[in-house]
Amino acid sequence: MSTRRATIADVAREAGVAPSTASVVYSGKAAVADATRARVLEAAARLGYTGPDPRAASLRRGRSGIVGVVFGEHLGRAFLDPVKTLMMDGLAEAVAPLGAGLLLLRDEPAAADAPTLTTAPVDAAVLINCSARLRGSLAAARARGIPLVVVEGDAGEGVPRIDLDNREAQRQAASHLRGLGHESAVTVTLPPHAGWRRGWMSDDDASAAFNVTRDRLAGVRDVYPRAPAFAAETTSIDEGVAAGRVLFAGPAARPTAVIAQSDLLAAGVIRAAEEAGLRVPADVSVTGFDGIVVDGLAPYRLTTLVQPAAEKGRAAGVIVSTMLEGGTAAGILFTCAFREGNTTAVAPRSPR
Amino acid sequence: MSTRRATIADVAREAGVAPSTASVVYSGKAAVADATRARVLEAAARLGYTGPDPRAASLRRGRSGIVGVVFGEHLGRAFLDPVKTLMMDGLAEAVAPLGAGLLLLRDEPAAADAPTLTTAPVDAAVLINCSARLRGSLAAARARGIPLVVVEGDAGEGVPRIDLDNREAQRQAASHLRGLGHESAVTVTLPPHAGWRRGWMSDDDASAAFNVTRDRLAGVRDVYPRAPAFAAETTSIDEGVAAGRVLFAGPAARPTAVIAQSDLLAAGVIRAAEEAGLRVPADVSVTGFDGIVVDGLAPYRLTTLVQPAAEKGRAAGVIVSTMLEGGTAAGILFTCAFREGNTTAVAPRSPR
DNA sequence: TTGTATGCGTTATCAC
DNA sequence: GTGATAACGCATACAA
Repeated sequence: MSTRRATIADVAREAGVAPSTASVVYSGKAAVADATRARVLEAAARLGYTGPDPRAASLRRGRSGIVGVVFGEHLGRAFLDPVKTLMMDGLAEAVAPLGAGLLLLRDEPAAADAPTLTTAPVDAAVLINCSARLRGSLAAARARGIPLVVVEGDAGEGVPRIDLDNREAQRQAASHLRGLGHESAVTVTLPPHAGWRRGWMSDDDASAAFNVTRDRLAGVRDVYPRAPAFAAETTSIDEGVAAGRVLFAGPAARPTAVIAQSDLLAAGVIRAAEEAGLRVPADVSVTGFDGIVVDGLAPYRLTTLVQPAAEKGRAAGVIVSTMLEGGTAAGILFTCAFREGNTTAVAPRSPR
Repeated sequence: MSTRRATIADVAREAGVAPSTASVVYSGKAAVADATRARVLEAAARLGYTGPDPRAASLRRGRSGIVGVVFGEHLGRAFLDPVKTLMMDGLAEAVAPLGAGLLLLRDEPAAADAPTLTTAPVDAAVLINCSARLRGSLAAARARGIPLVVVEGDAGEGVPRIDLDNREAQRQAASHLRGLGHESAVTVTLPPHAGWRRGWMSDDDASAAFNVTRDRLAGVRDVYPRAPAFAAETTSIDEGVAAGRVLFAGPAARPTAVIAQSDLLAAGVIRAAEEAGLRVPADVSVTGFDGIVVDGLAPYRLTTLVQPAAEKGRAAGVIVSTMLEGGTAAGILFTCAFREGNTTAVAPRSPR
């Protein structure tokens, strides 16, 4: 082994061709005679050259082939949410033809020297659920001309958004319950803001909440203006159980209808209801949100709003691709589909 | 806006300092007079310069600050497994001080031009559950001097491995059951290989299996040499339910002890048992593997083997860090801890 | 503490 | 089809 790693220039010299020719052998950007190609490849093998250095290539090309994904929460937590996972799937798929991989970034770097939107070699970035915290690096990224897309959040003017008709969709679920004769309902929501501790939400909390939480709550209140809102700490079955236990604690005021802001929460509420000796949907109706497959919930099929999670990711990928090619792209508003399952039914005759 | 983005050279000129000085202002690698710093920063602001270009910096430094994570399976699926999620957590934490982000890579590029170990600007890579498929790019990565670590898999000589004492650990669970008087047991395993369809495993399947599947099965058979093995398609509660339904189908030969290779599968088996009218642990004992919190399984606490999932990720991160600093690192063998819950009990008197 | 001079390894451009 | 050349934008060794 030589003292220094072989470069494409070494290979070209060894093969007796110009560097540009050797480069083309690897990039395929132009036609090369078979004999020439063979000579180059042989020389490379002799020198132990394994292809162009991605770092140098990306400097020269002005592209790294990397799309940053910025999460507004702990990575481990984000991946526990099937909706996010599905989105990542769609996103990965959409940016693949672009030759891009996904770089995981947080909006609040743990370590001082952790990579950020501005220090990582990303061609574009997708912001998920991100908070106001990163407005600074956002501005820098935009000044630098890095295409940005935000999924369910607000990154300010000029950043395309992928959104959901949360309010309207949630209103459908509420209307469905109303149509079944439920005169009141309780809603179990996603956290209103970072660091929230499980509990009942005040009106102040409600107005300051994350977009998603706030909009879905508004949808409920369009139908049930006085619906109490219990906010969970995160989206999980266990959180749903915890919330459900509170709702079903006093036999006095047990709700007959519970509107959960996620399928996981709904699944937990159902379990808590069973625990309290209530039958679903005979005694209490429960709706979810997301339309994911809840592992282990069978034989229940949730009445829920099916959101196009993978589509959202795919759309984000398509938008950054378009922008990278110099096009401009508007945001997209996705629509949820109401799906009736077997967790909602006509309200019991005598309100409990 | 000028026709061309400002570079650090432009900033230096505008500020009336040398490029190296401007560079130092951003890197902090040397002391700079406050007045000088201020001049540089002002000039930068005037020119709309937002900091060094990461691509150029990484070429010059020879480091990109990116660690590749290569999965042997569909990304969406990988993240559905809490163990993987925890590992990613630990890994992210361990590479953060290194100033590195995680780049998600697949071992079987979907698109022809999807990024790979060899085309992505990674400083190092962690391979998770990867298959033989990528031996080619592995060789290239090693030739190029990219530090590699493999978690629960085999990447050939010279690649440090993070492993688990799967066989010994699983043997403990089996011994525990044997000690409780269970004379036979059935095991529900992880898939023996990619693309496996749910079903009973033959001895041929068993020997050709993934390391993890094979070793845990061996642990069971150390205690119950004739234990039948039913292999799931993936690790999830629903798969566990499906497997459990098969096990508990014929009232004739119902097992009194089921050894599942993951907590999720165990949770499903328990649910299937309840469905079949069996009580856990009175009628049937069930053990899991992983020691994760199974969302929604309460009030059961699984008897299981607790594996240090986050530790494994952290160790992988530490090893690549060490190797990046020129050190050499050996692999690590982690140990699982047996934890008794309330899903195992003395075998019922009359075998069913 | 600041400045000077190089080169990191490629690839785009254009002429041949 | 192939070759010569010039950037890409920066960080570092070393001198001042």
